[in-house]
Amino acid sequence: MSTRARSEERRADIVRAALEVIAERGYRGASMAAIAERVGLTQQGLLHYFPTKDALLVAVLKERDQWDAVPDSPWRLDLLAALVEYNAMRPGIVQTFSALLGESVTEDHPARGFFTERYERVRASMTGVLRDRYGERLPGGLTPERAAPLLVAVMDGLQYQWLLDPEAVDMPGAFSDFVKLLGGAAEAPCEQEETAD
Amino acid sequence: MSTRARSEERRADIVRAALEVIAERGYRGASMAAIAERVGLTQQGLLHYFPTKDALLVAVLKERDQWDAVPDSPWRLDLLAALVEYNAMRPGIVQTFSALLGESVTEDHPARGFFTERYERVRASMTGVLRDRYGERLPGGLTPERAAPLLVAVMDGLQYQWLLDPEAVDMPGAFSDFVKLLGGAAEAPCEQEETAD
DNA sequence: ATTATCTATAGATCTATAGATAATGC
DNA sequence: ATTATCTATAGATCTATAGATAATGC
Repeated sequence: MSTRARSEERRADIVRAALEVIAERGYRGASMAAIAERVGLTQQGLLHYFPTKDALLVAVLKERDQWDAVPDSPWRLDLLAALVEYNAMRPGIVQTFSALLGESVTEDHPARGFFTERYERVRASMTGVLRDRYGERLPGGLTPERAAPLLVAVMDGLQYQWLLDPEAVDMPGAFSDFVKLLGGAAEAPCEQEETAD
Repeated sequence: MSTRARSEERRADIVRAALEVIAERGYRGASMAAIAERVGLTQQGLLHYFPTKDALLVAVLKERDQWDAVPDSPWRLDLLAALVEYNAMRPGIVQTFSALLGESVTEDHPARGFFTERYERVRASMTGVLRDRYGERLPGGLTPERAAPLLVAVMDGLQYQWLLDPEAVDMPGAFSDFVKLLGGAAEAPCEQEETAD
């Protein structure tokens, strides 16, 4: 194998290790030494591949296919639900994402710009998904533009509840409840459904 | 003024300063020295009031009225919406909360237990609010138990989007959209609302 | 006496630089 | 030559302890 290829592999290993350590300790709490140790290097050996900690974070964030798992162009609502189910099987990556998102709202955090832009992009993408499916007005009455931030908020918010207590929260089930809600009432939509109040 | 009262005041000042610094840097990134400086003490002076960093975090978390702003027993849905509006006026406290929540999902984080318990409590509380309002079945078709985690997820998720880009996200508006969604479709619920697809 | 603070400092980390040494690939 | 690593180490921090000093309150 060429040195080039070997080097690329090493870098990929390091990024993987960084994802793990960030999941465990957050970015600020993740030391270069801990990441290095996980790939069997000294801290200085790691710096050969990523000359600063921020450079490593940039590489981690660029693996953003990780976050979204599927190319974000041709999404449909049912594929979104499938993504949430998939995420429920990989708590590690969800934890890395959630820890970074949480830190990113603090001042001068190196991932802040990344997340700000990502959310703008994701909201636009979700708006498109909803418009493709429902046109200019969802059955529940919202426009795609107004529903999109809610869709994103539900995904993120459920992740925190689920990470803190996986037994207590059925993340995919709850997400699918929400999608049904957007698509008009669940079972008995417009029958007389009187509830004692 | 008694020494006792003066001391209590000092402690309150320190907790306030800690809230600020945590908002700026997260808990792991918040140094005792930075918090001390903000109240005009040396780091060692601060340790006189809170002998360890964790002891200070405990005091911060105990100010939980801060997080919820209103006693959580007799909430109604419209008061929840008011709380979200109120939060939109105090980004600092929202940022402290969101930063701590994000960190708390990492391993061995000292706030993890606090948040796990808090969410259990808040979901139960929201379930009660929804049941009081709608009985066993919401207009959208969900039971209170299934709607509660969604309600909480929307609040938290919107906070992250809003903190990252306040201009781009109308947090109270989006939350109220969601509440309307739960309470049955917005304007034209069951008319024939055909959309070109 | 107790409370509030400070200086001094130990002992861990942490990031990053400097420079040596060995192996790899033209 | 370039690439991959290592040892040594500088220079910042960080939490926490020890112990001095001044002020406060019985």
